[in-house]
Amino acid sequence: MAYPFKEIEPKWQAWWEKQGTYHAKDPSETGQEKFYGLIEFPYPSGEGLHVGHPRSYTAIDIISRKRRMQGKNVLYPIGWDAFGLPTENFAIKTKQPPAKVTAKNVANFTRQIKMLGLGFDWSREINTTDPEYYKWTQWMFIKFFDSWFDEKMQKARPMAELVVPKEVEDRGADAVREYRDSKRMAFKQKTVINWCPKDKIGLANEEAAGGVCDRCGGPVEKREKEQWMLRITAYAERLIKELDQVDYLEKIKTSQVNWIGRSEGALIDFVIARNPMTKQSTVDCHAPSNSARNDSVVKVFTTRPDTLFGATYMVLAPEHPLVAEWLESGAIKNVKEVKAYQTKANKKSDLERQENKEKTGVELEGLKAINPATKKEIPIWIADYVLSGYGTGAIMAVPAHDERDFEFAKKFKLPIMEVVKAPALDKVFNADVSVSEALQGEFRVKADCWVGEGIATNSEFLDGLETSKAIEKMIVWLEKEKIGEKKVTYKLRDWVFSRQRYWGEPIPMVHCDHCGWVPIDESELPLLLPEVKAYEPTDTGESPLATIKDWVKAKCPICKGPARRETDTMPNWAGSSWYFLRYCDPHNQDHFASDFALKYWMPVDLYNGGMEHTTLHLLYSRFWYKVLFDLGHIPSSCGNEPYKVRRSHAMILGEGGIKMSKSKGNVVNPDEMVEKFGADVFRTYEMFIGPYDMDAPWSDKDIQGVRRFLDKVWAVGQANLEHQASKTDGKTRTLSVPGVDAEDSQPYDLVFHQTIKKVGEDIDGLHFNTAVSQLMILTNELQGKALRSLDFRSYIKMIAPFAPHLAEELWHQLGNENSIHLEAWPEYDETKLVVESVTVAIQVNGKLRGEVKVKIDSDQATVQPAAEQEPSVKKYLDGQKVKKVIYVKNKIINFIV
RNA sequence: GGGCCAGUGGCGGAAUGGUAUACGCAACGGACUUAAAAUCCGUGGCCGCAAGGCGUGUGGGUUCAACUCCCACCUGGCCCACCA
Repeated sequence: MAYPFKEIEPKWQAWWEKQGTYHAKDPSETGQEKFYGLIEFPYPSGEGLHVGHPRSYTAIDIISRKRRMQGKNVLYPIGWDAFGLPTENFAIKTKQPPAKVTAKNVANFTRQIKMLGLGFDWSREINTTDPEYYKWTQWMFIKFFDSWFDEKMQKARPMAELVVPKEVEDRGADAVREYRDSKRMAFKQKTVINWCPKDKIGLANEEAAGGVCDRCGGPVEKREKEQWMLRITAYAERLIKELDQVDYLEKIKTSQVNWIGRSEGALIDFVIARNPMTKQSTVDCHAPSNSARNDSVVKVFTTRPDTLFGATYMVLAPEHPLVAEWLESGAIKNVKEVKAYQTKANKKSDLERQENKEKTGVELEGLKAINPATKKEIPIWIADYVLSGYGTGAIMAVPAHDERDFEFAKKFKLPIMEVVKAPALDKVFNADVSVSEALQGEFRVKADCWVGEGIATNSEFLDGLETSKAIEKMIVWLEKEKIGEKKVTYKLRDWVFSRQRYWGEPIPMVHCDHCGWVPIDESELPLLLPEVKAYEPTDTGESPLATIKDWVKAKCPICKGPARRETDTMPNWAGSSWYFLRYCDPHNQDHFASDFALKYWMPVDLYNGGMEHTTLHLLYSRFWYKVLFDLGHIPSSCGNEPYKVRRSHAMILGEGGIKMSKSKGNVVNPDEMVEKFGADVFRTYEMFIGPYDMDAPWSDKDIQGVRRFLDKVWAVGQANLEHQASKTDGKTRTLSVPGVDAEDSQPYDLVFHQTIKKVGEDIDGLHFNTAVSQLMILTNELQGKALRSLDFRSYIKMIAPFAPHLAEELWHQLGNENSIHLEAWPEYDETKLVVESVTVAIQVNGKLRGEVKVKIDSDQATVQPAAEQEPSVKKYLDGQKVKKVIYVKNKIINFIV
């Protein structure tokens, strides 16, 4: 009997909407506990819904439905992350306003999501491009601008609480402003940015990973630009440490930690000598420290300060500010060569750097650095294998102990000194002998000699624990001598927050010649995104907003003098960094959400999203939340992490296991699937397709199996409805099964209660595929059987989260008027799970030889004789001496002969 | 180069250290039908007539017992990548 989804599904979708079945209850009107389930709100692209979207939406829908049936007040909201490039690019191409494109896409997505019967609370729908929404994004930006990071307290605090040091104050108003600006959580900085020449847009490091534009896939260049930045690096430590408080998949935590990239080491000062005494860095252990010649210091970061003795040269990133300084002061002799190299390195995209890892570099002639441990003069080079953005942008090169340095040294014939014999280092420090003494004594340093390839990584010194001990001692020594200090660095960089594009939130700042950057008055929010004639980005690197003269012209909120609006917009990540807060109280006019609502709903109980967002969105939104939390905009009872649990879904691949793509022509359209099979089959199939956290290929054949399954459920439902009716009207129906007495135990009882147990546990554990298979097993068992009326109700309830329309229909046919989705989730009866007998497997020497049916919980004394008598076993035991018998109750008995 | 994950029938996939292959797909045999589709019943790891043997990527190890735990490796996928 086929399940008539075409009539049934639209009917109930309309009814749920009218009834508000899935609306979260106002916390002031209920004493219920809350459950906040969240999926990453979609970007409404022109492509429409991908079959991958419903996989996670349905999964969290199922959990939300179960929680609701378990008595929770459920918040399962939906909205649109609608600012951003694809829409803007499409708008440019088709010459339409992006807002219009967005509205169209949202309408299409809404239609598609609604046809799937997902239990979203549409009364809380939000849209990041809605001024009522981005008003608060802008408001939050102002809060970022108006706060600073207190290192001691490890938290953001309002600007008003920043104490300006006396000596700064003495230097006047400009100095104070500069000081304050240097501390802000949102600040403007000239940075080398990743520039995509095709999209004409600055990209965050995260969006330019691999030297390739995240948007268009083209190569990325470097450009210098003043950009708004958010000081996420200040939170690096907390973003790692506070992961302790949350339940994320371990791999998610790992990738966050790796992305932040914490490393411990030391900052070491290298004094720079001009007019060096020696051309060659030959051994000169007692080079006089003539401070008159030493006019600057280069700080390097290293994780291996213990190898300092082996530092035979130094390398700066080509962009290192000191290089420019030295060029200007004439300290560098080979100016032409150095400048040429700088230009070349600057033009090179990250992609080219990656493809060609051949080391290049130029020595800075006329300068030497002094190795603070050996006191020897060492050459200074610039090379693009040193990155300006990490550490100090300068390294001490230890070719004997670092592969990259080794390669470089080999190529440019630089000295390689191996630091050997860790025990000697112990002696040096314990005996308190001077370093130069150590050099001549046990501490052997091979100077100016070539060592064979491979030795760099095979040194005894690198083995075992000695390294970490040596590092510790070295740092103690550096700090004592005041030439270095312990230092922690991170790969994480500050968040580039400006985009030179149209379709984003305007940054609510104006620039005044007198007062500098000033936020607009909060009463002027939202600062509306004005309409422009052309959305194309300009070649000058300015946003199209810059072309609207009237809009750019503004008044300084402080001095009322003429000012100029910021014309850059915010990145796509802005709106998605806090949307889960707005869901708590989406219609609030006075605040982004009331404390009352936040206290009730936050934190999110279950957040699901793709692995592709674990390093960007997840990190950004945790950071954003922490800043708001620190500033007191989120009640402290919510805790300082926004998401209690984070899980990830995997992809649905095309048939054959390759990624779906238009070019491959293997894209499955949800519209067609729902048209053909209905929403319930589609949902249930996506849950059955495989383990939730693993990629799984779509199969047009397999979905048929799920259709058959729901047809069977429908048939069981219809048969039992007739049976229930016959009890009332006394007519004989198609069922040949006798009436069911509520007191009698039924042949289906065991499987039935096993199913209640397993389905419940599997939903909670996100094992949807095995939950569906268990429902299949039960449904097969129930073929042609009449159920107790209570069991029939429980059966429909178990189906309800997976196939909500079908279940609702059966429920109403049964004479109920309320929604099944508001009914209580069934509970299993422990006593019904007890079986009387079990089959015990019999092994001889670990090989399966037979089985025997025995009463449950039989002891060895009962089972062993029975097992020995089994004919299939007996022949293996006859004439053998049984050495040992292992018996595992209700499972197995193993004879060792 | 680094990190993470996976490898089980023809296919998607099940298995708290205890009878490997549940559930589904495809296949095959049968029923129903004028016929097909749909539906229903049945069969099924591999070799072998059988007894039996062999089987969860490969090789070791721990154990009475390993898909499961440990070590080494192979293959595939994803992410990151000159991060000092």
